[in-house]
Parts: sequence; structure tokens; C-alpha cells
Amino acid sequence: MGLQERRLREKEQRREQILDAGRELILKHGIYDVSVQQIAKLAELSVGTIYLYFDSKEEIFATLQEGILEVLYDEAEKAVAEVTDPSDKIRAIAEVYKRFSEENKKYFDVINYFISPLDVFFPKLLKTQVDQHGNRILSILVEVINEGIVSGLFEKVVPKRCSIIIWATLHGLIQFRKMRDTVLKEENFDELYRYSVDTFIEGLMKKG
Amino acid sequence: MGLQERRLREKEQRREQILDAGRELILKHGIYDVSVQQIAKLAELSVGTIYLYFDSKEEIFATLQEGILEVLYDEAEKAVAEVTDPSDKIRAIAEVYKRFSEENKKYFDVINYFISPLDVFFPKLLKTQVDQHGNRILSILVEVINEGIVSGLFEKVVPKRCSIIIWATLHGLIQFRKMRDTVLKEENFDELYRYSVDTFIEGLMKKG
Amino acid sequence: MGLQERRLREKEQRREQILDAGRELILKHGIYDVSVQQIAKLAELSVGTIYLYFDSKEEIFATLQEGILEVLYDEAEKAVAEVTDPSDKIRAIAEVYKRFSEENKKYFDVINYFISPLDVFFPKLLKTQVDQHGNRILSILVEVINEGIVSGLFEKVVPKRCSIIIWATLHGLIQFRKMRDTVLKEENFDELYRYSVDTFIEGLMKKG
Amino acid sequence: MGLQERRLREKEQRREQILDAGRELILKHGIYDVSVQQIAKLAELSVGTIYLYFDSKEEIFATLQEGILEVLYDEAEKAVAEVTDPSDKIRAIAEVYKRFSEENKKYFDVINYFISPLDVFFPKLLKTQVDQHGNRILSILVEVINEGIVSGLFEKVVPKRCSIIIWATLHGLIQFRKMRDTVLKEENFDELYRYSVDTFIEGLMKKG
DNA sequence: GATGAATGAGCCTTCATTCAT
DNA sequence: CATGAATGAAGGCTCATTCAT
Repeated sequence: MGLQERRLREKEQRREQILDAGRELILKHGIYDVSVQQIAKLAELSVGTIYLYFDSKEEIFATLQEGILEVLYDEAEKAVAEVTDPSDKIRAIAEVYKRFSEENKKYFDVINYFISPLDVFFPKLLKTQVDQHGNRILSILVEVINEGIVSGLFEKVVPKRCSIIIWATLHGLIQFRKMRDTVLKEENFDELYRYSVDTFIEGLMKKG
Repeated sequence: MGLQERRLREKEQRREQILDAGRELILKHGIYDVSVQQIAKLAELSVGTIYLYFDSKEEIFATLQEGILEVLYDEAEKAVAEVTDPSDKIRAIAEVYKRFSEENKKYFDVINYFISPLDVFFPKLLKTQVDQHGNRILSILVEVINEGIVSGLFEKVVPKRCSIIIWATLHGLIQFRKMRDTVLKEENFDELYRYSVDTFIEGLMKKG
Repeated sequence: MGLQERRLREKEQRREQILDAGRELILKHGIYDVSVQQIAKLAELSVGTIYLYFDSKEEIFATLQEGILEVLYDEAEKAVAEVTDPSDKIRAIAEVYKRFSEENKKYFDVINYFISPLDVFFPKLLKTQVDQHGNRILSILVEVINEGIVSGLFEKVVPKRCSIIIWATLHGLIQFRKMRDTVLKEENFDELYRYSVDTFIEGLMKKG
Repeated sequence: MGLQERRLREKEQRREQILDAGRELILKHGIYDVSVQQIAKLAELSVGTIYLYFDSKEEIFATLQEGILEVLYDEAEKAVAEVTDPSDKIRAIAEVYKRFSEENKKYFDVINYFISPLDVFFPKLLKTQVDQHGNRILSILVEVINEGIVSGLFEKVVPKRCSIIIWATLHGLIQFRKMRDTVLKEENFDELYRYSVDTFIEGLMKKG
């Protein structure tokens, strides 16, 4: 048992080594400029070993993304816990999402990498895995909105539907941020972003 | 005279040949798996000839995207012209955007290709060109919202700001559509999309 | 006649245009980075026309080199005419050669280009043409040394032989100049060069 | 243990395979017409493998040149050891250089390849490496001249300076050898070369 | 399990030369 | 004579993946 256990632990360790290296390299060079050879080198493992733990380079990236979403999820949860008003909770989540996209610009590209030309790129399974993690993040929003409804603060909307919409808006805006020098030239992005969230919340608020 | 004219026409024809091939290949394999050699082969031209008409592969893609956005712009304008109510105009634009993204699934990826890791990828000029086309589409929305305000139908919002937000929402939703089998499993995307637009319009409407 | 004459003149003009462009481009980019297309563009001629006046790119370069050697020859002659003492004349020639190699670094590479892997590169004819021009430069040296002998200043050496040797020395030194940062690190090249010439002259001087 | 050793040997073998192929191709086509693909084919290795052993094509050539200079160095040392008189030693070195240039005509071009438009062509490091080998050869000459001075045979010249000059002369002459059918038409090159060396030695000899 | 050498198709781009007009 | 569009082989180099050890 002790032996088997150690084996397992070591195996997990190797995976972590690989993922760490992948993360670091993505952060340094961007996802499109990371090769398996580079990962192997940084992880102080042989190329062949990489393929013992992952079936393909894509799988490494996908796993990495899970982790990234995990962090995002955790931060969102923490942020939500710090305030009590449902409106503020939404604001907090939005803030976390934006800050995350700024601080982890390169990581965020990983998310995009998997969302974008997804249909072509990935085996079904991989895609599903990744999406499941997205679900968790969504669920935080859902819960918050639900809370708002229950407490009589928000209108009786369909929580999931609204959550998806707000999330899509935020994601879309963050994506558009890349056009800040052209299309968004005269806009203050932070203001725009905040305004968008506030408007949305206002729409949720009970009228009258 | 006739000769020079014919020359020009032929030249334009070649460009079109190349673009057609590029389009077809993107449709078939996705933008990340299209090479200049493939384009040349399909266009029944030599590789060298490609570079007689375009300075780089990226330029081909950028030109392609301009065309796509052009079409999108035209369709949006047409759709807007067909209805009179500003709210309906917004709905029409949203519809065009969605329908376009469905009918041209792979083309839509071209747009994303240029939005995504843009900072790193493309020469400034190319990016600017592409974004300028994005601007035109935005301007339709701006005008419509403006119209709504002037006619006393909408609240006195900032048109550009709102346009960006609605566009970002639509774009984000369409992107999320790729998760229809997982995150959006129980959702009817079309309904969700429509609901999102309606909610937005409602937010714009003059209260009281 | 007038017509034929004009034709000839125009023809010569075109050649000159091409050579001018070639020269300018070599000076700007170095001989290894000049393409026929570039020459055509700068000469405001079509690529095809280039091949009407020259059989190949090499031929352009060879012709150019003739011209370069011509200039070198002229400068050497002028320098020689300005002093009377044969020793000084040799010094003057050496100076011209060095200065020329510095001021026309890129041109000088043209000379090297044709001297270096010559056997492989060029059709016999081209090589001969180029070499003939080399001969003229040599002849200046020969004459000077001869003069020195006749005037009783120099020993009765074989003029041509000595000329070749001094020329080879100068050429070799100039070539080695490229190693100024490594092999010649602690050497002052100008001094070294001058010393070499002086030593050689001293060897020529009548003893006793 | 035996395994690791064998691995190392095999690795060295591969490098040698590549260098052998490179050498052979340079000999056959001249250095300017050797491509990595050709080397790979002749070495019966894949292109990728070439890059496993060398970082670039230039590095292959540089390594080749190091080897060539090594051989030259060894032969020069051997030749020097066989005679005792410093004058004869210089003659011996000159002879080695000439013979080498004849027997390895194409190899010699490799040397020129690295001397010639070096400034532009090569990464600093490569150049430095190559030049360092040049230094070793120079040092043999320096030592011999020094010996001559110490033994009272030669004048008190600056050894390094003189060594550079003689080397430059020899190198220049060998280069001019390529014009043997034109500029040097009536000259017996071997005689000329020998004469040049003798004259130089004479200049070194103590007068009176 | 782990290794890492080997693969080789593929990438984008250049350019001397030709030839139909 | 002059044009310039067209060619297409060739260039150096990368990299995901495999497989014998």
C-alpha cells in the first residue's frame, strides 16, 4: 500500500511538474509559442515522459485551463463572500473577472484559445471537461441572482439565463478591450465596463 | 485601352481567385490550418504568384475579414432599413449578427482570429484596418440608438457606450454558443439570445 | 544615321540606368542582398528589360566591378601624379587602396565577391574580363617600381613580381581588417598597414 | 556505464556524419551552394536531426572551419618542428599554407567564407570562435619570429606585427592565385610565392 | 516507467529567369 | 523593343509525435 501510494503521489507530482512548466511558459511566451520540447525542458523531464502523462499538447493546455478556471472560481467565491448585498456581489464578480483578465492576460488567452475555434480543434471529451469548469463559475452568478430574488431585491428573472447573459457581456467586453486603440479609442474601458454592470443590475432591480 | 482594362480586370480576378481559395479552405479546415501552399494549390496558382498579389498570408486573411465584415455591414443596413421602430431595428441587427454567425460559422472564426491574441500577432496597420471595419458596424447601432433617443422612445443614454455593450453581449453570447452541449445544455440558445436583446431594449425604453 | 545614333545612345543610357541602380543598391544593402527585382524597380525599368541588356545578375555585378576597378585605377593614377618620389608613389597607391576599401566597404566586397570562390561561380569569360581590369591597377605599380629602378633608387628587382607581392599584401591586410576585433584586437590597423608598406619600400631601396 | 559511453560515441558519430557530408558537399559545389537539406540527404539523416546537433547551418560551416584550421595548425606545427633555423621555419609554414590551399582548394574557400563579408553575416559568437582559431596559427609565426630575434638572427622587429604582415601576404597571394590565367599569366606562381617569402625573411635578417 | 534521439512534413517567403503580349 | 505577370524550386528552420532502448 505504502508503495502503491508513493507511486501515485509521484505520478501526480510529475503531472504537476508538467503543468507548472506549461503555465510558466504560457505566461512568458503566450500560448501560441509554447512547444512540448520547451515544456519538457523546463519541467526537467524528457519529451517522451510528457506523452506518458498527457495524450497531446492540447490536453496539457486544457488541463491548464481547468486550473485557471478553478482559480477564477475561487477568487469569485471569495469576492462574493466579502459583501452581502446581491448587487454588490455581482459587481464583485465582474470586478474579479476583469482584474483576472488583466493580471493574467496570457492565461486569459488560454480560455479564449479553447472557446474560439473550438469545434474544429478539440476532441469532444476535452471540450466537455473544460466547459464543466465554466459551469461552476456560472453557478456562482446563478446563486447570487437567486439570492437577490429570494430577498425580494431583484425581479423574478430566470437566474441561469440572466447569469449567462451577464457573463457573456463581460466576456465580450473584455475581448473587445483588444480594440482599445481603434474601435474603443475614445472610451474609458473601466468606466464602460462598470457602467455595463450597473445597467444590468438596475435592470434586475425590483421596479416600483 | 481595352487591353489595359482587361489587364486590370484579370488582376482583380486573380485576387478574387486567391481570396476564394482562402475562404474555401478556412471553411474546410479552420483558419489555423490554412497554409499559403494550400491556397496556391486550390487557386491553381503558383506560390510565388500569391505573393504578387498579397504581401503576406496575414494580409490575405485580413482582406478576407474585411470582406466578411462588409457583408455583415450590408446585411445589417438592409435589415435596419426594413423596419421603422428603433427597438425593432436593434432586434433586426441582433438577428443578422446571429444568423451570420451561424451561416458563416467558420468565417466568424476569422473575425475572432483577428480579435483574439491580436496584440501579439499582427502588424499594427493590419489590425487598424480590420478594426476600422468593426467601427462601421458599430456605427449602425449607434445611429439606431440615437434615433430612438431623438424620437423620445429611449432614455437619454450615451449611444456609443450602449452600442458597444450590446454588441459585446451579442458577440459574447455567440461565442458561448460553442458550449451549447455543456454549459448551455438546458438552454434554448435562440430564446436566450432573443431574451437578452429584449431585456436590453427594455432597459433603454423611457420609463413612466 | 541620326536615328541609329540615338538608338545607340538610348541603349547605352539604359545600361547605365541599370548599373546605377545596381551600384546604389549594393552600397545600401550589400551585394548579397540585391535582387534583380530591386534593381529593376530602382532603375524604373521592367524586370524583363534588365535581361535585354544583361544575360544574368552576375553579369551586372561583373560590369559593376569593372567600373569600380576603373575608379580605383583613376584614383591611383591621380595619387601617383601628385608626388615625385617613387617611394612616395607606392605609399600613395597603398593609401588609395586602403581609403578606397574603407570608403567603399560595400563596393570592395564586390571585388572580393569575384575573387573569392571564383572558380565555382563564374563563366570563364566573365572572370577574364574582370581580371583584365585588375591588370591595369597592377600596371601602375609596375611602372612606379620601374621608375624607381631606372632612377637608381631601388634595387634591380623584377617590377611585376614585386608589384604583385605588394598588392597581395595590401589586399590580404585589408581582408584581415575584418578580424580587427579578434585577431587584430591589440593592433592599430592603420599603423600596421603603413608599417607594412614602409618595410616593403625599405626592402626595395638600394643598399649601401 | 557501457551504455552511456556508447551513446556518447554515437552522438559524436552523428556529428561527424553531418560534418563529413558538409565537407563533401562544399568540396563538390562550393560553400555557397550547400543547403541543409542536401547535407541531411547525404548524411542519410533527417533535416530535423541536423538541427539536433547544430543550431544553424552557419554553425556547421564554422565547425568545419575550426577543423580545417586545426589541421592547418597541426601541419604547421609539425613542419616547424622538422627544421631548426628560424628562416627555414618561416619557409616551412609558408609552404604548408600554400600546399594546404592547393590540396584543399574548396576548404580554403571556407576560410574565406568566414573572413569575407563577415561583419554582416555572422553572429558575433561564431565569428569570435572562428577567429580564435586564426589566432593559434598566427601564434606559431609569432613564436618563430621571436625565436629568430632571441637567437640574434633577426632584427628586433615586433613579432606579432610582422607575423600578421607575412600571413596577410601569403593569404593575399593565394587568393590572387585565382587570377593565374589572367593577371598572373606569365608568372610562375610557386616561384613568385617563394620569392615573396625569401624577400620577407631577408628583410628580417640582421644587417651588417 | 522513462528516455530522448529521430523523424519529416510542413511552415512562410524569396528570387532568377522566362515568355506571351 | 519593352513589359511584368508568372513560375516553382529552393531556402532555413520548427515541432508534435513516435519508438527502440
